[in-house]
Amino acid sequence: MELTERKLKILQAIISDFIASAEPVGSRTLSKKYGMGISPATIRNEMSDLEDLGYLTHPHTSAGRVPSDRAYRLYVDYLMSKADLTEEEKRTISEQLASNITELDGIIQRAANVLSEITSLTSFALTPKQDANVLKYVNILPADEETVVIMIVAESGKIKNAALKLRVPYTEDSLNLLAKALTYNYRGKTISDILTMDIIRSFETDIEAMSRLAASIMPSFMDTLESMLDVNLYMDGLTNIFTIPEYNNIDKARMFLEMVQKKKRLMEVLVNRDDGVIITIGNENKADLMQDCSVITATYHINGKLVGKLGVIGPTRMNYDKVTSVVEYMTDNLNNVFKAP
Amino acid sequence: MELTERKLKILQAIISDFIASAEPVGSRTLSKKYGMGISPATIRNEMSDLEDLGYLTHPHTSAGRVPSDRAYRLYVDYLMSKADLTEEEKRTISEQLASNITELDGIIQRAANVLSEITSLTSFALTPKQDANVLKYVNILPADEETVVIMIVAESGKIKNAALKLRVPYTEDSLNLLAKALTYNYRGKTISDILTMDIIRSFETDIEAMSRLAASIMPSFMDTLESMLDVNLYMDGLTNIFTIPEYNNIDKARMFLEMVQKKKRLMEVLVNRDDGVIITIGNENKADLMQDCSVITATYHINGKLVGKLGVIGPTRMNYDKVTSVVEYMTDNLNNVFKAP
DNA sequence: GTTAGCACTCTTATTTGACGAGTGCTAACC
DNA sequence: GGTTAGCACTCGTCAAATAAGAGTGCTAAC
Repeated sequence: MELTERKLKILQAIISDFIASAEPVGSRTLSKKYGMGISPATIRNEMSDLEDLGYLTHPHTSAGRVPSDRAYRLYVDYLMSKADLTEEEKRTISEQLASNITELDGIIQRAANVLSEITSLTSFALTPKQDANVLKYVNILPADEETVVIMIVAESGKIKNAALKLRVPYTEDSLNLLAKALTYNYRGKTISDILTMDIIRSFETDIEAMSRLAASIMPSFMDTLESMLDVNLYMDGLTNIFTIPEYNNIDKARMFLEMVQKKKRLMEVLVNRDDGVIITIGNENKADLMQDCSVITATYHINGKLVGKLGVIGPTRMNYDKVTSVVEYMTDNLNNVFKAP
Repeated sequence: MELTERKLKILQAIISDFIASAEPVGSRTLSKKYGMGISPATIRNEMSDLEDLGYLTHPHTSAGRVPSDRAYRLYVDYLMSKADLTEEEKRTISEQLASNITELDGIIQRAANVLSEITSLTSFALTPKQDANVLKYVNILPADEETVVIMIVAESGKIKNAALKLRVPYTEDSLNLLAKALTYNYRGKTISDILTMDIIRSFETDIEAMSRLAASIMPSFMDTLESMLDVNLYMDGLTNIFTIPEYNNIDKARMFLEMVQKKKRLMEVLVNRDDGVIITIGNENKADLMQDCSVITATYHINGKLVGKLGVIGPTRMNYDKVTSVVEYMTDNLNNVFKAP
């Protein structure tokens, strides 16, 4: 059986209607609403064919038809047209993302916020993976008699520090020396690379006199270094799922919320998605709990390099065209905000 | 009418039973379950009295009785006995709070996590208010040709830094001088105090030669200083609300979740509570949305000074004795973890 | 003061029937 | 051969009716 022009037209009408109404759509409504000069009976025959082809399903015998995941896939690949954002939406996005550029995390968090507001879905935004981040220099400063502060600066401008109580005696000079040595040794290397080196050992041999001081500082140094790689996940619009008919029973809502609260698990899923605008629909999602959801993600870049992600998660019945446009528009904006001068 | 011994006993039984079952309790169950050598009819009379006194209410004529907010108040003030924690609970708490002491926020976050696990309620934990925090020293370091890093260290050990792009030329010496001057001027003053001073002006006059450099650095310095006062609110166990019968309809659950998602508002409420273990029940809460909830908070101390809070929020029908014990035990533990050596 | 008995109230669960939406099939139509 | 009208049938939903159960409040007796 073939997917004729008319079948496609009917399928598109069903998908549009279902996305808007969340109700199974019947042959009569279809014929009336989308006056396509064709009787309900004919439409029924076509719908029956579409069901055989796997594009439609049937909640029960006497209900209208509902698009399958496969239908949504066809829709986003071929049928869907790009939705334009309203001027107001564009303005909101630019305004929220513009402001002081100093605080990366703040902007990403706001991005998640705006995204959930505009789409009425649950949104998320990941701060960039910093794998390629290169160490610039290390400072070690005395804070008080027994506390020192380790400060690591990366080429990207990212700065992390940690306070550390020392049990070994030290002088300001020795700290300085150690910091200089660390900087000399690791400047220009990526942080991931440094983490894989056997750093403590190499230090014990290199600077014999200070090995005890180094030994007590290195673990904390490594921790701090590692934390520079951390990716943060911001979410917003969690309670938006209550406005979605699919989730208006308590168990489903609960399942959804419990799923998105498992941030670690979610982060894994998101980090491993390809770059660019990616749409996964229902059973295309590998995670069990996401089989009823669709996820749309897009990537943004910082100085054309470090890559972060943002997107939404919602029911398979979502406004793919609108949401895709919004997500794209937002990443474009972020790319501009973070563009190297 | 007086609150006789017997009335109290009945009231206590009703409260205990209702806390455990969430069902209105009737005279017959009461007489059978809590064999108090007294017939249901007598109990009915007493219950009627208790209702007149405002301790019980009636969902409808032919339902059992339900404790009022007033009854809970009486219960927590006079009737309740302390519940002991199981050994396992104690162990879990110590383990979770012990580990490396370096990261304050991490410990507080874990505290919220453990608290929600043990109580099966929604928990929160506030990092300490840092009002009394005293500035220790300021460092200003060059990061690259046009970027400097401002680093502020407080007596408490808290460290904050900010990167700043400078448009004014500078040397390492001038930065050092400025940092020293700032340290000299403000060391020993509380951060809140410094924030209220007219700091830029005073600098322009004091160190004439560096006024332009100072002028471009001060705003960022102030911002960073201000961010040191920020209190963080961590929450956990949000989805626990779904296990509570009172919230098993979608609208109530939604209202609750929307309330606790308004972090700013919630933070205000929590910050303004008195120190020590505080229990507010139902209508004792000022916030509209909390009229159906009870909130239990306790304060913990760092080095016997800075004060943070943790606690739970749940239905008025909660296990006051158990939750109070847990909250107390946890703050005791935190106090120890953070005790000055 | 305490208790048994009983009528009454109210909620909840279950049943029933009516209704509407929608399908699938058949036969007629163009 | 594709299209359409007609009709029987299915299924879910809603509302009303019914029954059962829990619990109270009152009265009168102990």
